[in-house]
Amino acid sequence: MTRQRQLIYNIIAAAPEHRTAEEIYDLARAEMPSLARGTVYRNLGLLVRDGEIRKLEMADAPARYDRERSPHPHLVCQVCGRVEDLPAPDGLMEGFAAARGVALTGYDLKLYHVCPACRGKRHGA
Amino acid sequence: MTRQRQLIYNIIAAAPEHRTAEEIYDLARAEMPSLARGTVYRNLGLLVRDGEIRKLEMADAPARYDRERSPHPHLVCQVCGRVEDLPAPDGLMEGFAAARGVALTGYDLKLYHVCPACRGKRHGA
DNA sequence: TTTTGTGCAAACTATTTGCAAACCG
DNA sequence: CGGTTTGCAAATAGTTTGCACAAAA
Repeated sequence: MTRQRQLIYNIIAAAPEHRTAEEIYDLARAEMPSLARGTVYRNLGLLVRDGEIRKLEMADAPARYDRERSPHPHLVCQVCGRVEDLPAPDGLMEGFAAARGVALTGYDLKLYHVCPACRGKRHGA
Repeated sequence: MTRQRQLIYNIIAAAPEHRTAEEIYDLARAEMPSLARGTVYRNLGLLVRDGEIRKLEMADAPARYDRERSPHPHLVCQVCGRVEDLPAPDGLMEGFAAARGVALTGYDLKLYHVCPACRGKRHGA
């Protein structure tokens, strides 16, 4: 594990924020200005592959990265894109697996809302 | 509604497949060779905005489009990306909304598995 | 005709990759 | 040393957009 990978991992592990690659790149460069964007993407890919972090595919927006490794739903603001972790409901996969008779390998549940901050700004068109 | 929009809509409405923009483009061009790729994307966007079809954001793959307008989970093959509709479980959103005290506007639930066809080919590394 | 939509091509965003030099063990 | 990783820059994939012309209301 190189200095740059450790740095990238630390940024993700240090806070519950679900940051984009670009945000991580900016934060990392504050500490290591020579860091290349490609290196960030490469290491994020490796960390995901090794199961150290999770990648969250967002709708019409760059992916975000989650330090929480166990599967759980996410609460996503439709306006600003902010993501919050939710506790994992028991038996979600098991229920579907039993109903369909298929073996499930994982799930991705996003619940959409408008966060208080965004609701405050405006809500009509 | 123009001929091209009607054609694009028909392709989606005609089958339960969840096709990508490129697949729709190819199918549409079989019938209207002058159709431009940009027109496909523009019309898909409009159809989604008007609630006629639904856009499915896929992990590390192009988006797919669903003729089913009402919210429901999707069963996704991790290997080939094929998507199948699942019946909507009652009270999924309501349960979370009540537990968190937030108003939810929608959800996106993907359940991952390996489809029989892909399981047949190989499964180790 | 007045608006809206199309085809084409260029632009854009997020991400990936080839390569030579730097690093790690 | 010898394989791995980096930084850089160019390449990609998917999608969006500006513009002059064509179709629809």
